Amino acid sequence: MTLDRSAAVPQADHERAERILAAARELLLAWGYKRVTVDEIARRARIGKGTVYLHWKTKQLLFAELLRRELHKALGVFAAGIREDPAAALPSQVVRQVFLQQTRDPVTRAIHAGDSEILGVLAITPAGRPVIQELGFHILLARLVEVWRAHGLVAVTAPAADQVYTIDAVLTGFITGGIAVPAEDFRPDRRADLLAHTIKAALETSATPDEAALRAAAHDVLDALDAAQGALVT
Amino acid sequence: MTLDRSAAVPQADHERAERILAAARELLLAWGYKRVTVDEIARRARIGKGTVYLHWKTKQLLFAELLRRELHKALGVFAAGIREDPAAALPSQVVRQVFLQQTRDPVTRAIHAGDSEILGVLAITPAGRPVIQELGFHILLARLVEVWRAHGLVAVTAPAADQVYTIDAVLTGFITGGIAVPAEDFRPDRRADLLAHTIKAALETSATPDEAALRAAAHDVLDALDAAQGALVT
DNA sequence: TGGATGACCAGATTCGAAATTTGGTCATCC
DNA sequence: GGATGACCAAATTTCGAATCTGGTCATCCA
Repeated sequence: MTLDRSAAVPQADHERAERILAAARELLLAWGYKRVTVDEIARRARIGKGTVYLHWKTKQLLFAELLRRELHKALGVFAAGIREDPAAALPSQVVRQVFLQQTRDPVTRAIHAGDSEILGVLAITPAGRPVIQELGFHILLARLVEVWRAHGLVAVTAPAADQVYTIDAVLTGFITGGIAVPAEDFRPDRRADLLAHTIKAALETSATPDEAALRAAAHDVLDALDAAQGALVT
Repeated sequence: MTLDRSAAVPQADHERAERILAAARELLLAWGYKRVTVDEIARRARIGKGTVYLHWKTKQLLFAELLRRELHKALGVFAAGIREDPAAALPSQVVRQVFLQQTRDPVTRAIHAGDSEILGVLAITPAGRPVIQELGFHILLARLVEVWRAHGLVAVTAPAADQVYTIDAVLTGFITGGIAVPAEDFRPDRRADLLAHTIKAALETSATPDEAALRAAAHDVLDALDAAQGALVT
């Protein structure tokens, strides 16, 4: 059964890579990038250390793929939500979901916050920029604003660049949590509501979009998410 | 002339304290709290090191007063702006001024951002909270929201606590600068405009306040600023 | 015979004790 | 009697030795 074998080997390879990534993810959250050793990853994946290097050239590249996958997965979740309900494609709702996603998942939160306690050297790219930029978040955001404008969901009176910057700053502020006010007093979904309200008030057009327009917009938003996901595969 | 003397000595004391604080401020910005030595402060103020300890019990207390004074001064600037034009008492305008103030002045920015690179151990109080809380910023903010609501400048449909949190988060986001989008592309006053617009849209009532209401509100805002300043004197 | 492995190596990191620095005091001086 | 700087203990820095770890590759099976 040569066919079985030649098919089985990549299959085994793939499953092994998954095990390695899972072990890496666990250890990343428990110890942070710096303290995680390749040896320990291999031990958890129950393989030899050298085997890790059959999959990735370096420790950094292994974790880079891990981060890309996490973001890829998160984008998939957003897309699913929009497919279920086109209203989730509205700016305020998208931002709301991004916020909640980051509240739930420590890895994506670390990515967006550039948390060097967890990400270590990964927090900043060789070019000296936050990882989140490297992963194309700002490109996606710019594209989304474009789509929203095209479909009349956000006002076109202000420059698109301003709106992109505003969304980014406001989102960052809510994720960081304010500084002067203790943020623990507010549950995540209450904070998410305040964030959504702020984005809606600052950017969205006052007119309620009709069903058809919403569907069309959702379609383009899904395209943008797809494109962003595509840019994340190795 | 015993009168002259007894008046002259505290006068000299006061002037000397100012020299010490000025030297400390310079060094703080140049080197950061940790690297600044009391010896160097004394040298710059052209006095003996022991003399510094005639004014403050410890290095920390010296810098604590410096920070209080900087914030005190900043509040004075805000108040002056409002006295000149009551419209400066509107939420969006106050926040705008706070943002610009922090863009201009590295010390108050460090305070608000909790920049431990500059503030060292001062960034976090013994109780483990950001300095900005210790300095009563959140109390002032809460009071301002109260005033604005009382004068119908912000909607009373939402809870005041939510509004306080929103202002804090948005302001923090703009001061931090977004993460995904390179912030250098925007000049400070453009960012200030975007911030003001966001606050206005998210919180202010749509109706333009009449002159009289604005004056009355400005009066109470000035009172709140005064109270905050009062809380900052030793 | 080719994929898996872990002993191995060089460079990075950590450790720790000695050396230096610095916040704070106080005997001395003007 | 207010100002000072030598002085001290505690904190910090230094730097070489010891340890650790990313990455390699000769060896070993299946």
